[in-house]
Amino acid sequence: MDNILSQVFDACRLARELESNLRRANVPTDPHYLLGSCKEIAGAFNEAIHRLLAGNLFSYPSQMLSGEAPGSRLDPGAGEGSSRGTELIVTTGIARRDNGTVTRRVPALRTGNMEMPPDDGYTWRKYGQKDILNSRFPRSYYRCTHRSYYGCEAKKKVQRLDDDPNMFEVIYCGTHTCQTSPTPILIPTLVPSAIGNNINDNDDDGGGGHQQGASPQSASIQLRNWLEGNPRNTRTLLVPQSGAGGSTSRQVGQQPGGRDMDDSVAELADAMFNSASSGSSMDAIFSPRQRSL
DNA sequence: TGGATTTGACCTTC
DNA sequence: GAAGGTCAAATCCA
Repeated sequence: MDNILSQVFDACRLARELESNLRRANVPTDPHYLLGSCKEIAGAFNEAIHRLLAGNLFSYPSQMLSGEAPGSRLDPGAGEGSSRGTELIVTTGIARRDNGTVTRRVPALRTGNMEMPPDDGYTWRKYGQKDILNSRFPRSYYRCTHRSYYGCEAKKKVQRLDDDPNMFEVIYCGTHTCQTSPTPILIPTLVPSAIGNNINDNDDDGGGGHQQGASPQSASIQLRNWLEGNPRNTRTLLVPQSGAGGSTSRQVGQQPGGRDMDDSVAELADAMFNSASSGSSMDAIFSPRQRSL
């Protein structure tokens, strides 16, 4: 365990060094510098994650999983927590089913008098709400905001649990193809050869990964995925802190192991890619010509 | 004014 | 026919 902590501390140190350098007067804005530094930091965190996973440190209380048959596949990311800012978001259960849906239970996020499911890092648009038989609370239906741009078919259903109103059950359906195109646009230097092979590896099911063909893709999203070490599975979702909550969340990739980055790195990524999150910002991301492709 | 949400109606499946 | 899922017009909001 000491070895793992040492690895984590080392990654944190690298992040602080980068942050320190960026705050100096002679800010090195060169993308290659940022790329190299971020890659080093992400690699350090990845190493820590791999060691943690190798140590089989995770367990899953069965009562936290919904509808999961014994012996079925579980995601190692379950039970992870993340701390960004002052708020700790803890996801308590995830279950993957063979039909491509992922069911996850997350605690309600309190913002004022409202309670809502925490931001899961994707940008969703609500398209329906339905009262469900024998359920006290209605079910809300969301689809990926980027559907119109990428044909992303990812959807989710959110419903508050009858027996525990403080918990939401979130059922994810489909794959976020808006994150998996291999064609970077904004940052030409961030082609896979520049940032490693991970950028193409986040389509693990072969189902909808590259079905968009040459559809446009935000390089910032891809770099963000890579920065946050999401090499294999875009459907393994951390639930990061939600600022204002709601469905207008920011795009944050996630690692299969389920983790949060050092705040310094996350903030750096936020600063670099904050405009990539919503449809309304797409004009800033894609030129009209690019968008028409 | 454009994007997101709400909500009643419609469609699909069992 | 009932229930879940989706559509789309109306409405809200920044």
